[in-house]
Amino acid sequence: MPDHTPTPDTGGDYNPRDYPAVAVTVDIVMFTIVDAELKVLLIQRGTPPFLGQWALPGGFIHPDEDLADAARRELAEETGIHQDPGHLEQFGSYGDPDRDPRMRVVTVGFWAIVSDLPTPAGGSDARNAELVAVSEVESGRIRLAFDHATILADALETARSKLESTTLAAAFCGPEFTVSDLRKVYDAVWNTELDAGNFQRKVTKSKGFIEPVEMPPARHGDKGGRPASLWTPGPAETLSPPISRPIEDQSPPS
Amino acid sequence: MPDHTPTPDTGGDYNPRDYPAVAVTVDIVMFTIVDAELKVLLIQRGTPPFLGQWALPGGFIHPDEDLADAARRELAEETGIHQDPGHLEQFGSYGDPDRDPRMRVVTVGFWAIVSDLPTPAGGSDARNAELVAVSEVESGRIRLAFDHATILADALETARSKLESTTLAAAFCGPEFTVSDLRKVYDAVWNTELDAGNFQRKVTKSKGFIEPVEMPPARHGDKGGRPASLWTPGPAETLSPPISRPIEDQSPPS
DNA sequence: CCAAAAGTGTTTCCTTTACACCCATGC
DNA sequence: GCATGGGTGTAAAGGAAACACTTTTGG
Repeated sequence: MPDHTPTPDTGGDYNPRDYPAVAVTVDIVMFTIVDAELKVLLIQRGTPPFLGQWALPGGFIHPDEDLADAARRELAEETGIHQDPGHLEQFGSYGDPDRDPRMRVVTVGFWAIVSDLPTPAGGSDARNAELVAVSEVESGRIRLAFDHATILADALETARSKLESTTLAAAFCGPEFTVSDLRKVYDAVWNTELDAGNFQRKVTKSKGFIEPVEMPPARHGDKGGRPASLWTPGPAETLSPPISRPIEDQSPPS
Repeated sequence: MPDHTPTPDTGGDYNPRDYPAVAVTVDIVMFTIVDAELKVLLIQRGTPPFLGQWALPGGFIHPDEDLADAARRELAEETGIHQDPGHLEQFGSYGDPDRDPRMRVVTVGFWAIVSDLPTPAGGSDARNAELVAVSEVESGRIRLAFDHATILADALETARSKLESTTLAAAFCGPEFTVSDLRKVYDAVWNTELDAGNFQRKVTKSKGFIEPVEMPPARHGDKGGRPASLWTPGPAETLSPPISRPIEDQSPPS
């Protein structure tokens, strides 16, 4: 593409001075669910600017790696999570000239889903990586560095929307889960309380979403109740018909 | 973000050698509709590699402009279209290390909608910019340079999906249009033949999508028929409920 | 026994779909 | 008149929402 610009063409060879100095980074918005609450992985900055403030994990792309590979690598390097995410996908790029006060940085935002965080990532060698409730950021109680609040908001909307039309909700669960577990994923991401009965039908009738596990219905709840049967993710990636989130209550409180 | 990497922190100052040499470009997928057919604006390359082949318009971002500004500028510079697009939005970034044989280029893909192309962009000072039927590219009859076929395919899927849930279809029409015009937009983008009656109701009952023009119902068709009333785009940006595209016929021909 | 969670049935309502039908124009 | 496209009516089918009800466990 360089020769799309009005600058004279050099015939295939390019001098670095022909194009402006830009750095490209990836930033990762990694979601997981703990205790039926949606969490995002943040790190605490150890250097200025925004020293001490929360930020998304991320970093430079390397010369020979694709964007998604860079995201996977940075996620592992910065948070000590070496488990492969159940899902990793880009959702947008951010290139405001002033978004980083030090230099021109264009960043590509990725969002990821991880289930069953092995080490709860509370510190240890994971340098200050922590799972923070998304509500803490959405409510403004936690401020993020750079334009990371915008990036997180976009990732959230992407994730909420994707749960409607794809089977990605299952990526929040382990390899085996109950329909209740899956419903709690939707409730956590959407801030809803879906009807248990209707959800059961929708999800079990949707072909390829989840498949039954042939097993004695083991899992018991905490406080009694009929034991639920177990399911695993099915082969489908998209949901038709979709599971649509309830329209948000947009009437002002009386 | 630079100090997210394991490299030692330099305290706020950055040497260009600290990060790999990358160029950032934007590529634009500009859609319009001519004679009820979906077209995309392509340029013919005048330099190697891919000399003479079709490609998407695009180019380097400038030091002080946002990504969307760069897309607008490149669209104007490369195609002579100085009209503001009715819509311009990014849909993905592409950073495969080998996507440009000359150097590392990360490109941000934008898609745009333009209505009523003033000069049909057939040549003149617009250097070899042409409107090409999307079907020519989808069918493989036209090959695109670099990974532009992938980029175009992603833009197409984005556009097709956005027509379901947003009011963007109106951006393909002029300031005044008939319901039929709007339906032909959907038919062109989706390769469908929507039921005229049902479409009429859906679209006129959807609040904020289109609004009636108080005017003598002027527009006549070519071959007679009751004259249609005119409408303008309404204030809404999203459609609820959405206009869902029919499920694609996925049965093999007998 | 009761509480609690899993799962099914049922009723009501609304949307979608197909298609018949009328309306208003050019020829 | 006839053809053509604009717009409305209508009936059948399907899905969603609310909620009663049964099942199976823990205590």
